[in-house]
Amino acid sequence: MLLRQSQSVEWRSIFGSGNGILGGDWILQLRSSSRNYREQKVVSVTRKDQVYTILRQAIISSQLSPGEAIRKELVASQLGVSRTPVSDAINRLADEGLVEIYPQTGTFVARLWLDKIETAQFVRMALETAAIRRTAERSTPELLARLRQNLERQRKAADRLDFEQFYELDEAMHDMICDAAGLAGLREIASKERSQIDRVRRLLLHYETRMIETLIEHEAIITAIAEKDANRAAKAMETHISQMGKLLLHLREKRPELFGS
Amino acid sequence: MLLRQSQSVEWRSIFGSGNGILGGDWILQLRSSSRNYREQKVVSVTRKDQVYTILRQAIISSQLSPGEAIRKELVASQLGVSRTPVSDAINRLADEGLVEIYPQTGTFVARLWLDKIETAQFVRMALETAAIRRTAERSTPELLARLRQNLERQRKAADRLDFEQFYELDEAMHDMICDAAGLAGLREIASKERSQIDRVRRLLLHYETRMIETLIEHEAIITAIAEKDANRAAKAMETHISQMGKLLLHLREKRPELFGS
DNA sequence: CAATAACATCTAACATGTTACACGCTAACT
DNA sequence: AGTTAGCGTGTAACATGTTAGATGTTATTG
Repeated sequence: MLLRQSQSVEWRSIFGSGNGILGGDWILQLRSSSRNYREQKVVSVTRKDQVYTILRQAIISSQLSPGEAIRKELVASQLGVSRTPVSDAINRLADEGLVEIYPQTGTFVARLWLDKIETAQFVRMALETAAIRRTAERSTPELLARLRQNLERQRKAADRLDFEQFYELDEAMHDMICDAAGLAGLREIASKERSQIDRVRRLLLHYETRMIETLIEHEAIITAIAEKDANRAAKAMETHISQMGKLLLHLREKRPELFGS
Repeated sequence: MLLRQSQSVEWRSIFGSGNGILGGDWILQLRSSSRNYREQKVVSVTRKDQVYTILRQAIISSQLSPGEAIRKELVASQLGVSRTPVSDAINRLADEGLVEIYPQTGTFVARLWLDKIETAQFVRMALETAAIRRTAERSTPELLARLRQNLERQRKAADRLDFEQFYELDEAMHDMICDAAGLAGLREIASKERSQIDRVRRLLLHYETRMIETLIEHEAIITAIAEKDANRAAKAMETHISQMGKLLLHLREKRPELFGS
């Protein structure tokens, strides 16, 4: 791969190093044929959707680091598709705030901007506390059973210090609560607005030492839902979410290079 | 323009009738050159951005009706651009829920779905009540002056039954309150999540007979902000936003064809 | 005559070619 | 030495060609 001599390290893409972070022989599958598309609400999985999913995952999981260049052409060839679906996917990621596109210049994994994270945190707080109120009011035994099962698995994951697993269960729990509010598409909106936060949380995983505290907070949330106490549930959620802020400053000290100006 | 005999009226695009709703001689301007793009946070205005703005405006203002087909190629030729920026703009609108894309079939202005509107209403409520709490706490004389000036203009618009102007001032007021919360990018998020609601409100404009009531509600909101009373401000905003729900059912009776299944 | 298979047609999805322009570099000029 | 103008390069933006598939229609078959 040719690099201009003048390019700073920031410009170099790891897509160029070796066989690439996205792995080897990707052959993206197109959806199989089916009639009556418009009537059934089939979720069409096009190539751009698949590219989007792959890149989003790579960014949130920090396989691609903030500030790193994304070379569309390389991504395209690595995934075995043309530039078009890659561009489409990247446009969507730009809307979501996960990449920064500089016209005629380049595309970069978005750096972390404190002000944007603050906004995302605010939005998350507003949405999830509002959602849990509804959920608490309409909670069912089935929901509680699933929440408690999830909590139990969290406990086990915490016992064996399995950060990744714990993180996934945590996410799943928040999704459950969101879904249980009974509002179509709310989870998708919440999850989209949460992507900035998720990225930070992933980076924090290995500094994370408060799984026990988190477990207790989760327990309080579930108890409040069980008692159908909307106010207490909202309060518990608020307490839980606000913990993030403190950890964030910690990350900024440890890894300043991930942050924007 | 050639139409297949079998095409139902739903499929016919008004882009095909006469010189088109988007008007005559559009020549989309590209941004002029400027150095240091990445440092300054200049908002780049590309063609796809312009197409996006034009189409979004057309949809929200109901120049394009729900369910109507959007013919990319016609839009492209009417705007004097190629299909690419049009596709990009439409993808973005699809993310926003303003158009429905059926793969290999067609693109349509999104119909109104009660469940989606309900979700949008919920999100709007959550975000704007949370935002106004912050705004109330940090309100300044300058903000209050601008809000009161806006309110005064609302009063005048109401006097001369200028619905459009009233609507615009209303929107501007909500934007101001959102901005005053002091969170980067919050207005953009709120405005995006509000687009479904805005569309409904536009359609309701001509059935709207509650400008006086709206004015009173706005007054209550501003008063609460002036007193820096976060709880009362949030309550006033909640009351204000919840009025929408009732009007919505009214619209569904009057114009059922705009709604999805 | 109903069910179904083959076909025609139209459009989004995808591929690829081309252009404009942002940025780094360098050289000229003050 | 600091500033600016011009050039080279690489990328996103844009244009356009091609393909696949969803749907309506028609033909075919029982």
